[in-house]
Amino acid sequence: MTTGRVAARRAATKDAILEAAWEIARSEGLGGVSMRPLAAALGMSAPSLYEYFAGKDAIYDAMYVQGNHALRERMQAITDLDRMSARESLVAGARAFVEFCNEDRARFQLLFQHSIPGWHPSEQAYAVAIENLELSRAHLESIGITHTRSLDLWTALVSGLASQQVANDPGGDRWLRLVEPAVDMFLSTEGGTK
Amino acid sequence: MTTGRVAARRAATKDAILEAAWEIARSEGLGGVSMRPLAAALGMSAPSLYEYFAGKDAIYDAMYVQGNHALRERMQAITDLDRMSARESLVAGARAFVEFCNEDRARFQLLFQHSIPGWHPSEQAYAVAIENLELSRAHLESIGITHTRSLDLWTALVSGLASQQVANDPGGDRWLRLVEPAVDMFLSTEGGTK
DNA sequence: GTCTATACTGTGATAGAC
DNA sequence: GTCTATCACAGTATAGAC
Repeated sequence: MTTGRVAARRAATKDAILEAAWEIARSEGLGGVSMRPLAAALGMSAPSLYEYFAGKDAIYDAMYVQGNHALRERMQAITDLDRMSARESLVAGARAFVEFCNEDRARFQLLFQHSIPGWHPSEQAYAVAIENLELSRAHLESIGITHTRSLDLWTALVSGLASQQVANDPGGDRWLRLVEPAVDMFLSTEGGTK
Repeated sequence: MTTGRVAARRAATKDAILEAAWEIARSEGLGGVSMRPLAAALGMSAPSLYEYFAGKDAIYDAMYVQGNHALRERMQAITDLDRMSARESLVAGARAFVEFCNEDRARFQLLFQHSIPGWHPSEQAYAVAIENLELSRAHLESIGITHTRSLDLWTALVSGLASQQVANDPGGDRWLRLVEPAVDMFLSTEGGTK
């Protein structure tokens, strides 16, 4: 990697494009990102965007990676997990996840609902999402929950809370408040110890 | 309502359009429904579609209503609910729902993920969905679960199972098999009786 | 009433001049 | 690298034949 002045400038422009794309996605909807207005927001012409991204799908792909990186940072920020009880760490993790989803509907749709017709994350982009999933698997393992069935039930429960929250009370806390009861319910049958 | 021969023919054509639209949605994806190929599949020209539907959104709207009607019929078909225990009826209801979602990804996306950019169900169409929700609320009420919190937790749990199943193991049973454990988990803290 | 023909606008993407 | 011009396709509107 040379990372000279040219490459740095190029990376800065790519970041600016993605930032503008997020802004449009939040105000117009995820599917409302179109190349010409996106370019106009940056004072450039639409074809110039293709100098930085191979196409619209590549832009979604980069946004997908950014979103997953943001999620990882958020989840890692609450990792005083070692000093917490199993229940406390599950509550903290689930709450952080639901809050993350609830902050930005467009981001939630891109990351978890694959809401763009015909678009799928590339293999490398998807790998970042898998890493995140692996982190939460490791978290559950650390508190003694290792069975695939238990992990699947946990992901269903947490993703269900998040999707209901985002879809039916965006920005509110109607399902966010259910994180604690949900964790207690989950632990009551998983027999969580520690 | 006259419902003469003309009106009947008209209704039959509308049904044919919707059927063709479902077929395209299942093979090309929900967002892959476009007017010209849709018309071609029926041996007509694209503008002719506008004789039957105000536009593409109106077609999605009618599909949304059809999907919700299908869901209602499915859920009502298993309503020997009175003769079941609370646990049995919850298992039957949740299993029927997850199976329904798992049968047709395009239908699931249309009904529950609002996956079409810029499209929202009309008020009348949404009312049909609300009726379905009301049916399951009544079901839970009949077995003594009345609190909003409990209902919200139930919808999160069941919709989470369905979305994980559809997204990560479409057509399979990885999360479908978790319906029974999920119901037991739910009842263990709701203290379901009867 | 229902169709075909045509055209307008917006989309993602490309070619080639500078 | 960035532009203008352009293409193929989308949804949609209108005109008018039958």
